[in-house]
Amino acid sequence: MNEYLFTYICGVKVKDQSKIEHIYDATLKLVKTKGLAGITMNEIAASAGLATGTLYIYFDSKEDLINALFSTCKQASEQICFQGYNEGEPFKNSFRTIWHNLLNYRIDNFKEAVFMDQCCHSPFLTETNKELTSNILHPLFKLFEQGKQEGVIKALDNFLLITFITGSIHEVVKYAHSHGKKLTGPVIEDIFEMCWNGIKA
Amino acid sequence: MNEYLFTYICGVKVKDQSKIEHIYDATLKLVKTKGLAGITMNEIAASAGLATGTLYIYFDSKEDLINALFSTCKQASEQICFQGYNEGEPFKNSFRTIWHNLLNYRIDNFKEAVFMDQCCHSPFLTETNKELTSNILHPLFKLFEQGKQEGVIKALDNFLLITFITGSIHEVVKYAHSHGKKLTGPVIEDIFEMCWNGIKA
Amino acid sequence: MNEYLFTYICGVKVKDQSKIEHIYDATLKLVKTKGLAGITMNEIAASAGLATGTLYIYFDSKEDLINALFSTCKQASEQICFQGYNEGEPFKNSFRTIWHNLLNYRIDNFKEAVFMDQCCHSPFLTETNKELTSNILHPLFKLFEQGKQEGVIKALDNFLLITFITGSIHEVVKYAHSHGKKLTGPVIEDIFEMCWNGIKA
Amino acid sequence: MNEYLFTYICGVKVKDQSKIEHIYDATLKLVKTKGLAGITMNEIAASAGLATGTLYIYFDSKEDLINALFSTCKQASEQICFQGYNEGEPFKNSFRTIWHNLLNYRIDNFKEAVFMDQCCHSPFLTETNKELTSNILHPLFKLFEQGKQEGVIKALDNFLLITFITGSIHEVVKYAHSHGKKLTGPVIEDIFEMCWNGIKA
DNA sequence: CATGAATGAGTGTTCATTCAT
DNA sequence: AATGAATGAACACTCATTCAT
Repeated sequence: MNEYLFTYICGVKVKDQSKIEHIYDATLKLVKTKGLAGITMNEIAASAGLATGTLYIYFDSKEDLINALFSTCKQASEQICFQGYNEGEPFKNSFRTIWHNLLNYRIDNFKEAVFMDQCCHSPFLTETNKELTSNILHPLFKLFEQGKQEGVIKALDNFLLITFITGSIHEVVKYAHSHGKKLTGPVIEDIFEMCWNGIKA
Repeated sequence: MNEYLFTYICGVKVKDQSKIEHIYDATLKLVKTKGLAGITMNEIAASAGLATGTLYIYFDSKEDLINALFSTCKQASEQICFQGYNEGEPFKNSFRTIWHNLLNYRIDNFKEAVFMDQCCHSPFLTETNKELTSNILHPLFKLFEQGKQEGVIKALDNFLLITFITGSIHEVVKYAHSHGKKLTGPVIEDIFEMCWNGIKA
Repeated sequence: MNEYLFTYICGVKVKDQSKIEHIYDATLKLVKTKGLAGITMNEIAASAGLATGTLYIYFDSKEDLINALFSTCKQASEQICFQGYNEGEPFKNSFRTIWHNLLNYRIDNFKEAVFMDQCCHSPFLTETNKELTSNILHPLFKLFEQGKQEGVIKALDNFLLITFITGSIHEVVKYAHSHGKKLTGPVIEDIFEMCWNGIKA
Repeated sequence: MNEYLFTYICGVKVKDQSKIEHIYDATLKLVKTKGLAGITMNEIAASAGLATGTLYIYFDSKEDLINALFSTCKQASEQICFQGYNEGEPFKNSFRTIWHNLLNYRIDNFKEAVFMDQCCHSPFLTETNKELTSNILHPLFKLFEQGKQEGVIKALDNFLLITFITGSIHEVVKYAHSHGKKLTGPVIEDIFEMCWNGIKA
């Protein structure tokens, strides 16, 4: 069992998926450090342990690379967001599950979060990709409708409820990260309480 | 008292404050549209109605311009934040005042907000300027301590309370802006209620 | 009287037409030596005594530079072609004038001729510019019609007559140039005789 | 006699002549379309139905490939030029034969002609190969000497006579090709007459 | 002070060539 | 021999910065 099993299949050379991961990792690490404005393709290649030209085997351009990474991150975050969520359950159960997913994604994937935030006002992101952003909110809309029907949360516009929740999560994690604070279980429970009290009927 | 007092001193023409405003405006407009990654000194000059070289009379470098603008924005936002705030008042009064200041600043100075957000992960911003960010929080810390002593808010770490509040404000305004929603008085009151319920004891 | 009269007019800086000439000269010289396939923008700039970036003040791209030069050459060659030509004269007089113009243009502007030949099968030349080529032939068509009406030349398709003439001129000059042969007056008269005998009735 | 005689010798696979033909064909087709300046080794390989690396089994470098193809084309054109030519015959017979050979080669092998023309001012062609060009002219020189001794053609320098003939042939075919005109028997006879009248005593 | 053409180091990208399989 | 992903030098082009006027 060696790595060549993945590089050569039936004697035919094959593009290397692990290289894409390396490129993504390198990009995320660099964007976190220097910002989207400060990264070069040369740096990404070097940081991924590749030659400059190799980048262009996997991505047509810098724009292409950034959009592909953005799309990958968005989809991953969306998937994680709804992990363990079952439509049938009472609102607060579901809300708690998803709330923790949102928080944990931001904690565990801070680099991704920074990258996605930076992308939103960048000249690189395509319109298609910018629209992707709102898809994630659709299922959340449905959940909050349920909550309102159950009468457990305030009868406010979904966008208010959702941005209230996500905004506070994002900011807390950002602050904790940049000030080296660790978010422990009890602290997380405190934050959840604030969010819940904010929206509950 | 006219502007020429500033333009000519002892018959010698000096730097023109109105040009700096034009440069700042042009920069903010461009950053909002194309992101910090996408702007050039030529574009800024053209958009400000100046020659490229003129920019360098007012700012030593691109980095210098961005840092000066960041600093200006930060100070303005800080000042606005505490408008109408008197230390002697009960917590909720003060909180309401400052909360509305924070929200209104974000609404009225959306370009500035986008610019400052973008700066935080950019290769341009100096360490000194990055630290500036936390200064604004100091008086807020004091206010929240007062609230806790009054027993009207939760006895949580200030950073949790503050980021909870600012995060939700930022996100709501961002969303409203990008989706063309207007935040009217009653809606603003709803958001305030969520924030207040989130932190109140 | 110094060069600055041309660089600054009424205190306003002005793009320098002489730089364009230098760029054109450098390009023609390099294309003659190394072929259109072998030239770089860096080389052109260096050979024109300019920085790389300066090239892009005058031309948007390599393609743009080549097309502008092609168009300039084509127009110059066309103008020279009909120098001293008056429509009223008998065919042979006019033909002799134009024939010598065509030959002399090729001799005096060999670099231009090589450049234009190379352009015709290049990925750089725009369709518009490729069409330019045939414009030069229009007035020649008219002249050959006159010759046929006078009954002094063969009643053949104009394209046969014209390509016969230009083809032989081009090839003779090319050969003379590449083999270091000088085309003197008597030799030129011999070539003219061959051309004339070829087409005369 | 089958191709495998060439493909396997003593059980060892050797270079495949048919691949070389495919490479040559692909190169000629691409040069005609995009010019010598616009082709890449990747494109040639793809167009020849090969992997990039395979090209380098048959040719050491791009320069090598182009020179080998140039040499092949030159030799083929030379051979075709003298097809059916017997030294003993009277000049005009021989001239007519060779003239038609030259014309037909250009018509039937237009891609080759374009390629060779492009090569002459390219950075790829070696000096040796550039000299090859003149070899073809040697037997022609001899023929024109014969014509002058017979007194049927003008007593001019051979280079004038030859370039006059080849130049007009090349240009006519080029024009016919690029304007989609077909050169039929009678038209060809007209062109021959022009050439003959041009050089005849 | 104001100008904007000029600069050249530095970008994104290409492509001839190599090499492990 | 054949493959095609990998390489990195070299390319077209950009842009922060300078400087003569």
